[in-house]
Amino acid sequence: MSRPTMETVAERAGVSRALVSLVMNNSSKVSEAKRQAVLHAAEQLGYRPNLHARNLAQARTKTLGMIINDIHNPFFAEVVYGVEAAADDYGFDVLILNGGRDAERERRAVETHLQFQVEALILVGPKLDNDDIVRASAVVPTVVVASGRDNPGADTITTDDERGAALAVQHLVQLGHTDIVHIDGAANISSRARSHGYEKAMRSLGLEPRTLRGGDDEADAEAAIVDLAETDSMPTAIFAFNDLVAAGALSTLEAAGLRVPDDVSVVGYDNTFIAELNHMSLTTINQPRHQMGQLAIRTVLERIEDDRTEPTHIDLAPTLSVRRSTAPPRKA
Amino acid sequence: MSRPTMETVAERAGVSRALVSLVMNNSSKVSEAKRQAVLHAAEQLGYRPNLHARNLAQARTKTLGMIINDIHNPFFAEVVYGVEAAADDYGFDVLILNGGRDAERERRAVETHLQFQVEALILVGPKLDNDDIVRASAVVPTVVVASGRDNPGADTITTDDERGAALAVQHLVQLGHTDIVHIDGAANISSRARSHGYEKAMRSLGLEPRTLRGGDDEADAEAAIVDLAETDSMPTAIFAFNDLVAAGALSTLEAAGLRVPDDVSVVGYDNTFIAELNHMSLTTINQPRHQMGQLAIRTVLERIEDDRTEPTHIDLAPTLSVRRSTAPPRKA
DNA sequence: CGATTGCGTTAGAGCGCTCTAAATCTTACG
DNA sequence: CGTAAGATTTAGAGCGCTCTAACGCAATCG
Repeated sequence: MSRPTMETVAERAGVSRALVSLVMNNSSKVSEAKRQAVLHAAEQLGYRPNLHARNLAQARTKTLGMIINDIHNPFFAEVVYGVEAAADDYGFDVLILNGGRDAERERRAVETHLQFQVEALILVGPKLDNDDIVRASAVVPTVVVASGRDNPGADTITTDDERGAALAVQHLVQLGHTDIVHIDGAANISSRARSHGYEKAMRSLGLEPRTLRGGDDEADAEAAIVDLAETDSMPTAIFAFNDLVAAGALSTLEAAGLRVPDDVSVVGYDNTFIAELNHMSLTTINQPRHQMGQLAIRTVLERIEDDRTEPTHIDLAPTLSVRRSTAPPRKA
Repeated sequence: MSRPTMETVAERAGVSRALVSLVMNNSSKVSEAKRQAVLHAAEQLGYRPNLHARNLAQARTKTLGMIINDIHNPFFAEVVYGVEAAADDYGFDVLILNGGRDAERERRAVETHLQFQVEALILVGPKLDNDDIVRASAVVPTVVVASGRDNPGADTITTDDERGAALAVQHLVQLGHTDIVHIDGAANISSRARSHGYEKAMRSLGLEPRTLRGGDDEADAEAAIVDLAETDSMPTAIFAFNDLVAAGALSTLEAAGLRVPDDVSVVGYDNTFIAELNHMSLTTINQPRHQMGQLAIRTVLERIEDDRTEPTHIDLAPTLSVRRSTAPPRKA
């Protein structure tokens, strides 16, 4: 037997369908007696409003669509928590779709969300290219979190990667390091800004930058470290693209018989919980992920509710988290 | 201006609304000419079918609702990948809601999913109690992944935690250990089975079990280790409730001046990517997460499509992943 | 006491789509 | 050339809900 509808409830409570609708929406103009009757009937029948019907009947859905680059990556999870908390405050439901590190999948996810008539799109670290994002934001308000600061159509919430990299360099220099190598993020979207920040900071301090190719994973650090070891050009400090690359560096250094931080200091990026693990204890650059999620919601709601139209770009300040993977260089 | 509807497309293409519907559903009984005309009109207008309208008109939604305990936990992420891959094969959309480690939030998430008329519920490591789950499965087919093997109403996909614990013990004993301590998962849902498996395995090998209270987080291991150190009763091996607890144990042991695996061997559980990090290199028990996700979908589809009614319980075999945190005990 | 006000309630249209049944158009055949 | 069979196309009802406009009724007022 199929699920009860408003009609069923109305019949049982001896009122009209419209009245049931009013009760379900907590209308104030319903007599207490009828309200109780309806509530009781609904309870008995196990009635549950059909959101599709509601969304069809109403102009709006009060639903937001979020797509995250990769559920696997703990970095994004915290953004999600921020988004959910804020959305909850404003009474919006958030539907999550997993991008799975794949642009094509993300494209399909956007399509699915649009078909669900979401009122806005929140893209967390998207793999989509600018054109895709522009196209999406032409249909529905769109905010991009954690990448693509220069996107034309969409709002963006980012942190200043250049500044983050500079913080890492400054920290190391203050400890006394002068020979600092950067292992970059290869094709990764934030890689350019971080490398650039590193190089700029080094030069401004009169030091010579050295950037090696890395990636976004611990496996990607190995080649770079091995190369440094073999060419006998090991620096006293390494600034890695992110915490995973840093973790990879840690392992490979250890395998090469070098101790961290005694022989080499290592700095990561993202302040994921891996960096926090006591056993890793990685000095790293923190991004206020929770706050970024919240800002994403606020930004996008400004478009929905106050129909703002010019794009907003919020760029937050990263901070340094010092742990035990960095120390002054050993006296030569 | 509001979004184009089928009506709009029909007008533009000079056909009826019904014909547009047929084209959108790839019906074979549409002439090629009209199909092209419709497709072209849709393209031009940027038409996108309204899923709410479709779901309302059709009996079914082809949508599944998944609730994950905590997006933050990498263990669940892989289950999600399995679920998504399988759902995709069968043409189902999967909506993800985050439980956020909170039973109340999960309860609301179930409600949201039901209102969205999902055809089935996939609960990954739920915090809900049995009653909630029974209640949900009375409304819609429900499968529980990774916990609650004994749930009456729902289908379950689990791994044999008792056996997993036994694998850990056997591995350690084979290496020559006899003094093996277990740090448990406290109130955690799988804790009982793992502890029980540990104790049974120990006894069957003629060894005395020693279980200490742990938790589900790295912080929770500390007290136990400190206690062992202070009472001068440090074993030669430790079997932890999960990888995070094991990671905590690693740190605390190190802080106490003990080396792993030279002084103490450590075994974790779950084979999360933390265990894989070279720097951690944790021997651990693997659960086939991806497969569990796939089985969840298959199981639940049997109910939807072949309307099976008796509950299914699938219990998979865990396996041992040996890494560098275990070694023979130092000769006394 | 009839008219006015306002609260609580309801009828009925409409949201965008699918689906059944019926209409229309082709094509083929006697 | 008429017609049956088959291939396409369409009208129209209905999915469960919201929303506007109108209705009934009791309280209020001159």
